[in-house]
Amino acid sequence: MTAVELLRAELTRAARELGAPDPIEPALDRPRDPSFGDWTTNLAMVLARPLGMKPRDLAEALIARADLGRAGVRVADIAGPGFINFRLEGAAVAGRLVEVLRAGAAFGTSDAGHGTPVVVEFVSANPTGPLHVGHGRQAALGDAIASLLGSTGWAVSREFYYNDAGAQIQKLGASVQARIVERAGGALAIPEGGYHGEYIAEIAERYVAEHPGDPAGHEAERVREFAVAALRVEQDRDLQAFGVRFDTYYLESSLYTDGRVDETVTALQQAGDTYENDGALWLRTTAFGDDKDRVMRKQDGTFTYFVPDVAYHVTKWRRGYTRAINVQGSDHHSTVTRVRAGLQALRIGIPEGYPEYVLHQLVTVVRGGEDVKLSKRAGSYVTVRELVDDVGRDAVRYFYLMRRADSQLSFDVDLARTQSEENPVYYVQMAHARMSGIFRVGEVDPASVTGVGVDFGLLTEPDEWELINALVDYPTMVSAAAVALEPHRLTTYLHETAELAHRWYHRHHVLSVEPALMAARLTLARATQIVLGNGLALIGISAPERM
RNA sequence: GCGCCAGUAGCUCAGUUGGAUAGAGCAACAGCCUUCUAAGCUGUAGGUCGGGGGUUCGAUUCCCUCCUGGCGCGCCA
Repeated sequence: MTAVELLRAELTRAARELGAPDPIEPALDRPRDPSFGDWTTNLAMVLARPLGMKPRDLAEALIARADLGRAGVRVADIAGPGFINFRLEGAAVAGRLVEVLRAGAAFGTSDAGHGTPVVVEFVSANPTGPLHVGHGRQAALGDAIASLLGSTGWAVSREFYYNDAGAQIQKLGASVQARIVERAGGALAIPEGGYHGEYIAEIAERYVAEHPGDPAGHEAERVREFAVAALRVEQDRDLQAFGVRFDTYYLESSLYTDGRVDETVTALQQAGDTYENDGALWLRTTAFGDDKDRVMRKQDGTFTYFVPDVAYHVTKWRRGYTRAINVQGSDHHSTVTRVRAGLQALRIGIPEGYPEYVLHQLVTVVRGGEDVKLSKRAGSYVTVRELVDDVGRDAVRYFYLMRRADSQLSFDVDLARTQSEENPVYYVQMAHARMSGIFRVGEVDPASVTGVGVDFGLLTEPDEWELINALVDYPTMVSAAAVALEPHRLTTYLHETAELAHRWYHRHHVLSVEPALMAARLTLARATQIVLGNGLALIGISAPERM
């Protein structure tokens, strides 16, 4: 048992002896100010009312009854309105570095998920244009969430859903066709709601070059397929540049060709919550929390987009994913209720909260002090590729993950470019590089540092204790971030820990001190290197040995 | 009008599920390189946590209400 666990047990026993009603679960937190101690509890304040005592008196009684020495507590004192602060023995704090060294790359992982299959769907852009900065945020978020789940014991699959069917694709084809005709000297208007971007003209040019038999673009279907294929290739390149890989790609068109859309409609009709009205087929989604019923099959006989959406999520369930997470822009949030309602209406045992959603607020791009309009159809946007080329993959990823998903993100391209050298990501990477530098200069193999035979009592500097506490808290932070599906906790943690590492590095030397202390500090340098490296790897950012 | 998400330092944003004197980066100002990388460290300044009520030992955090901004509210995706 670690010191914290022993401490919690002792406090529980003491509280029970004082007559506190079960359940007693003393909260042990890190104090806001590290000088207060290693751990703090508000137990005396929580129990003051039920026990009819003043918080500070109760705190004294708790301290007197608990066997704090057994938990490695050196000092316990009462502060403020009734906090009890604990300072542990040096060896109890620093000795935990051994856990980090022993686990190495596995430090911070757990089996909380018990190998349960979970599918994380993200990006899922229509193949109607290159990936823009909003997709970039999804790519960073989705990939990091998948990594978090993977490192906490879930069997994760990253999935990309291509909306390669429907009206938007028709318009894409027609748009390209219009450009082809234009090149041939004719005139054909780009359809209402079509695509005007430069890339449309480029695709038209390539089509003509590769299809000499159809210089005027008469073969509409072939043009459309060519455009979709071309854009998928482009999107794949963008994702590759960003370092994101998917395990599976699911095509919306396949839902039609293999009959799953029809099956789903039939199943919904049989389940009983559908009705016909005005020549359309409706689903009674209001029975499942929606504010109005939704059309499934339009008057013209085609399906609304939400039908294949439901069919698609049925496949996730059927493929064994008892948990599904969708990362989407908040502009799609109206689909949440609808898709869930459709799945519930099938009555096939899918849980109510299936799938889970991580909705992120939109990304605005600022360039030259002004907002850049992100409109695919007007042909003006900033792509992920541009961003990555400008400031680098690591920086882009880090920037995307610095903020909570549900806070708006304004990406100042100029700032990201000009300040690339003072980018926060370099701060974290530099801390890792500095730890690596110690081993390089000292000609010590990091892998040889095991902590065996080290006198951890020699690590007595407050700077060292703060750093050690941060390092051993890493697994707790990862677990919490995974449960909350909040990768931004990682960047926050990494920055804080890097700050402690820089300070320690600056104030205390490792290689120029007596051998016993050097051995102890090498374990700290090694543990820091491991934790920063593991954290960066988790969010897909490199951890350089030198910079 | 209804729903979702936000409002914290000049700017961009954190705030460990209700705790102590609210933090970081950038921007501003003042210092620190003969020692493992100055892509670093130290210090100063900067706040009615959108406003107002409520819940309790205690609220940036929970509840109510108003204000402001973003996004939704199609037989578009």
